Amino acid sequence: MAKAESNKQKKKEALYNTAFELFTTKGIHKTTISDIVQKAGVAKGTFYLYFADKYDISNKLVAKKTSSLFTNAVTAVNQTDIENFQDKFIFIIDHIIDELTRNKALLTFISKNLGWGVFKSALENRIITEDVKFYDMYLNLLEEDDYEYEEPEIMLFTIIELVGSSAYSCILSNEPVSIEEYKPYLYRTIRIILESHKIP
Amino acid sequence: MAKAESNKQKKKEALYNTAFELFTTKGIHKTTISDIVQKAGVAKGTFYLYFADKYDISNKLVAKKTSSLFTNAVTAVNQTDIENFQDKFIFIIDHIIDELTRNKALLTFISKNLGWGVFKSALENRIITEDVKFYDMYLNLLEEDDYEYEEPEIMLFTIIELVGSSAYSCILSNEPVSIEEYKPYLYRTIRIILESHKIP
Amino acid sequence: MAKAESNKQKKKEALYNTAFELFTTKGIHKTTISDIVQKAGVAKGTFYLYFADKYDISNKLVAKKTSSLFTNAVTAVNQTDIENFQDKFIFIIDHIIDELTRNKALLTFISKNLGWGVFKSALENRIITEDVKFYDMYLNLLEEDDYEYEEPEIMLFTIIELVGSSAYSCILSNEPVSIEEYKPYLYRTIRIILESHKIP
Amino acid sequence: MAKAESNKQKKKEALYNTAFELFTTKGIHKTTISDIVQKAGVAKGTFYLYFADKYDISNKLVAKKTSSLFTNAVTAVNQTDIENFQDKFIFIIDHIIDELTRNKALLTFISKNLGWGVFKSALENRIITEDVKFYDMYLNLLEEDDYEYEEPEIMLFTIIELVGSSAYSCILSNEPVSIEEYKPYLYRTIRIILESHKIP
DNA sequence: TATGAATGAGGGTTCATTCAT
DNA sequence: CATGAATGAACCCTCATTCAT
Repeated sequence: MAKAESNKQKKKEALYNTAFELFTTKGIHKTTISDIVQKAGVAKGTFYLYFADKYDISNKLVAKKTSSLFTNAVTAVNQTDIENFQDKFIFIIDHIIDELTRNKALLTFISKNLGWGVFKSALENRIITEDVKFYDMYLNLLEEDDYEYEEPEIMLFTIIELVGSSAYSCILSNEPVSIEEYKPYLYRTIRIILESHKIP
Repeated sequence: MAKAESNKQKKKEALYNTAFELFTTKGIHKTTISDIVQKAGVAKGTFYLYFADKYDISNKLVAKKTSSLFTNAVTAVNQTDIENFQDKFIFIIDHIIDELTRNKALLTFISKNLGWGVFKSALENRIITEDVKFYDMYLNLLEEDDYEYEEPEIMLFTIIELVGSSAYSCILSNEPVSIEEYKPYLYRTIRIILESHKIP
Repeated sequence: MAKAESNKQKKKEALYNTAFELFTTKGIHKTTISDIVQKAGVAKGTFYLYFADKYDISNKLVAKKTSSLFTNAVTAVNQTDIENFQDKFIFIIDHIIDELTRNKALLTFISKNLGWGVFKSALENRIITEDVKFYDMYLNLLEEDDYEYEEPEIMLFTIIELVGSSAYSCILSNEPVSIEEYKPYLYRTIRIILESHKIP
Repeated sequence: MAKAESNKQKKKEALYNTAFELFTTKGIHKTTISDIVQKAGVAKGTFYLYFADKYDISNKLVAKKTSSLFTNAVTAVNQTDIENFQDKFIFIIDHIIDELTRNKALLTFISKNLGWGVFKSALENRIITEDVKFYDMYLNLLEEDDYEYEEPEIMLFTIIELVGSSAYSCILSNEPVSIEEYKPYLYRTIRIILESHKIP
């Protein structure tokens, strides 16, 4: 029956939300399953109906959150009339950085997971039910551009690692400068990296 | 008495070594204090004579290991007759990457701690008893160069974050390519970042 | 409606069969009700429609299995033309031992329950719907014999305990010898016990 | 230091005694580790200092108790001036039965473990620090006798299984008769079993 | 009848920390 | 200084049982 099914989803969602909140405030290791279920208002056993353990729900959360981060950015860029490849690319990066700046808990949580590993799996698997394949989209954008680029994967890797790592520091600790102050340098660096991969 | 003192140091050193070995093999959270003291051959109580808890010894280990990583690189570059700033800079990066490639456990351990936070404290405090101040040295090198650079701190930050993050992925998982394959691209990118900060 | 009734019986039978299989493979204490219902393909609640708990179904299974063990043996002896009391008695014992040898899981399950307690209740109640009363049959056989025996109950008790206990060890662990090797000694011992109870 | 050592043994002994008491009153499965440590007056962790789990302490208890059961019987027979093999044998059986009759909890606990498995290991290993090897002693007694016996191991096995199994029923449930009533029949049966193994 | 999601008490186990020796 | 037995709070996880559908 639909009622039971929706109730089921409601509990699962409550567990997701509570776990995310606790993981981002207390940290994963200091968060206990008892904490989660108590705050979510369900019984302990219910947790184990849906998740194997604390790390299971954590991994699923990272996947969910990262997926929507990228999906939102792509959706946004498609609603603009930006034509140029480099501009689109910078727009997506900027969109993600802004979302992480507004949502520091999210940044802390997926933190350095926003590295190549997660990105790679995001571009190969359709996370959850999202249907955007980022890497495909990235390659399409490249092809549409007037220029050719050598080693597109290495180029993307270099930029993703640079952005992920530096944004973490600037957003969370304003070190060495705030993210707003850093952005001009970051985007300039990204552009010259892109340029350096152009095949003349 | 010197003998007692050395015996004391021996136990402390045994704890450091064992903790490092266990942290890098089992991970910090799965390593217990019982594990450490048992493998180190000292009593449980002895651990608490030297360290407050597991995280205390872990932090001290990160500082120790990171410090010698940089010290070794600087010592090595000073034994060469490289004159040029950019070449010295690349040499230091290369030296650190090679050491981390040989010692993957060390890389895993200090892993993403090799970000700006640790680096910053390394350039402001003399870690342990090491007397090289990296940032001072970096500024000196810059001044000796024929060119002037805008925002030296942001420039350094950008490069350190890029190197730390990408080396982690290439060395530990060969993704997207091995570190040896990646080096040419990495060093080319570093050079253009340096160039882009040059004041004409 | 007959169909509903048979469906009901089918579920109950599925629970019996699955429980027996799990009890004999994993042991009673490591078998959970979840295990049983899952493997039987019925819902958790359904279990409680037919049985009070795990021990209820276990007891009913022991009774069922023991009952058919004896019933089969008696049916078999009646199909032979053995006339003599002692020979009939040995035949029944032998038949039971052979069935337990072929079906070690059954032996493990009813194991030492095949002692006087279960036997006694088997001879006083008609287990389930079986209509053979073993003790009555035993007494009838005795009366038909040419000799009289003192204390028939103690005699039967002694033999049942000896057989149950020694067969368990020989069949399941071949200790101190296999059941086939032990049989000659066992049957010789049974015969002299019978002889020793004869009233001259 | 001796003080700490004796304190250690005191806690271990308290755990043994409490566990035995609870196992024999509530049964093993209904006894929890919490029950044991609470009644023994030690902390939960202390239990795990000495035993792996509930079944570990249970097995060690069975071994301890069974060992002293046999040791006591042998000690007692050696203090008599009984010469004859069969009489010594019956005396030992009788001594054990009497001890189990006085200590029904012990009988329940080691219950059907008093079968060949335990007995066999008792005759091959010196349980704990007891130095009587029952099987050796049994063989010695046999040799001292005026007669020779075929298959001494099977003979012993037959008797041990018969005694263990029937005594359990008679002592604990007086079924089919009390142990005192049963003894004459039991000992008569034992004697004819012994006789039947004599080589003429 | 039949279901199976939800429950939550309570089990086993771990381990950082203490302190008498 | 060094020890390591003892502690016990706190954790994870199980699973028999219920009850709304």
